[in-house]
Amino acid sequence: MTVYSSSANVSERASAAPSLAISTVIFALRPSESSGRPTLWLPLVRRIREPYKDLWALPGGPLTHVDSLQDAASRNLRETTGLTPSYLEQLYAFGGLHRSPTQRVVSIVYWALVQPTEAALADESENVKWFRADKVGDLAFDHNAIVEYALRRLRNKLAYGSVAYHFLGEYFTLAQVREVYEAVLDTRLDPANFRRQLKSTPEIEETGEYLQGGKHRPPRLYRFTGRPGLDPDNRSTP
Amino acid sequence: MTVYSSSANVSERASAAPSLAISTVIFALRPSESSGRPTLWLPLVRRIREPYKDLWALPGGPLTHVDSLQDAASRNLRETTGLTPSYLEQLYAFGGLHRSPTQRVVSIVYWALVQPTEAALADESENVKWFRADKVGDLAFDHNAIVEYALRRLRNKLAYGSVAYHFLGEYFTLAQVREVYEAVLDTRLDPANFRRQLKSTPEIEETGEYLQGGKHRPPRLYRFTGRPGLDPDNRSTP
DNA sequence: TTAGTTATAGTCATTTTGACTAGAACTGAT
DNA sequence: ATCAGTTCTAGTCAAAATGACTATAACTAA
Repeated sequence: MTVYSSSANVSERASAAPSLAISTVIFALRPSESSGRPTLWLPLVRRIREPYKDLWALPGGPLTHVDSLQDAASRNLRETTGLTPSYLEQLYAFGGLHRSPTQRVVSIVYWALVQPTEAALADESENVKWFRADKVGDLAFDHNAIVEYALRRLRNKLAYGSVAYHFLGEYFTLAQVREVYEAVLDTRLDPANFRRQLKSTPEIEETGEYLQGGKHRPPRLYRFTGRPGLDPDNRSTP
Repeated sequence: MTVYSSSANVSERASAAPSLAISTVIFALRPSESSGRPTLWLPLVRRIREPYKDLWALPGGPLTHVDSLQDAASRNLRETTGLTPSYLEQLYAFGGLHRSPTQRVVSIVYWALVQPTEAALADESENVKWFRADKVGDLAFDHNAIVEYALRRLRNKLAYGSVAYHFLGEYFTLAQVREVYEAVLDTRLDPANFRRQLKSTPEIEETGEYLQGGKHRPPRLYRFTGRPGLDPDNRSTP
């Protein structure tokens, strides 16, 4: 906590640096209650103090002096939700003057992907709850805008980059990859054409194994080889 | 400036919030000395104090409490270089622990494009100088990494987005657009094929006018209609 | 054994891309 | 006035990518 000397006058105080916070938008796929198909969800935490007391908000906290930005995001993620992300990337720094009614706050926001297995055993409690990404309701601060932007970024990254695999485990079927695309982009894709595209990308490796236990013809399992990394300080699996 | 009371002990001091700074990577096209073809340049400022005294660095300064992040970038840009950008977008927040030897600094970095007319009449002095983007030498802090990342982002945005036109004036020829691509991506493109692509994008509008005064057949002038805007707080022409 | 379902390969027409040709329209030199 | 040089611009053609679709393989459940 910053401590001002008693001689600090008003103007010195007013020009003090804005406080810095870290928040994270965490995405995971979970089966929809209705259709059972995977859909996009994110965890939110309930605010237990003013401002915006009792409203839902993105997990976050102040930046501690011992952590780099990414470490801070990673730590905060773990401490508030118990999750370990398979992907973590900086989203944007939000620094509008009136984001918080009480003080000037600059939030550096990260976005993360977690695998369904992780997401399934995530802490859910009175104050931590998962919401469908398209139905989060009214959030605290400017967090609705942040979630919206994170969704845009996720969709964009999915269409170009190689981020889809971080929703899945090490081995996956091509149909599972297609389901990720369908859930995130909210479209239906032709299975045959989609599979042709994936098979032409060199980073997807055929394994000799097949997914057993399904109701129909057992699909072949694949593996993703290749790193995402575009960020300047990306360590890809934080 | 933050003032600490004499009673602030070491741990309080150590946990004080990191200071926040704004920097900008400014790109412009200028004719190469050798070939005369446009190439990518950026202005740097000489540091007049420690650390890294006398080394070149990105223009920047502390975040003042009256400005939003983008306003701060815009203001700083103008005050240090005299430039008015045609495009300004947040690049990344750099917050490694040891970016500055003297204190913990989090820098929110923007990148900007300015038109050649602007760049030509930019202040250049003892302490402000333009460098070729691929030959900046050793810069202060982690600014080499930042410039590199900004270049990556510019190239990426150019390949997909609609950012090329911000290097040019309101009216331009298709060959000029091609020269932007060639300069930034450092390749040669087939004029006929490139032109076919541009003509198939609806945001490029044919005007009735032609660029006169050239040495050869006068090319038709075009106009770009359509806004870039992907950023959450983008005001596109700041 | 059969019906149902998903996995997977392949076909075919359309669109997009890359390499290239050729005429149009200007300037500057002869 | 003519011609050489250059860029602008439209067009051709084969190769590659895409979208819609068909057909067969391989499993489960009844």
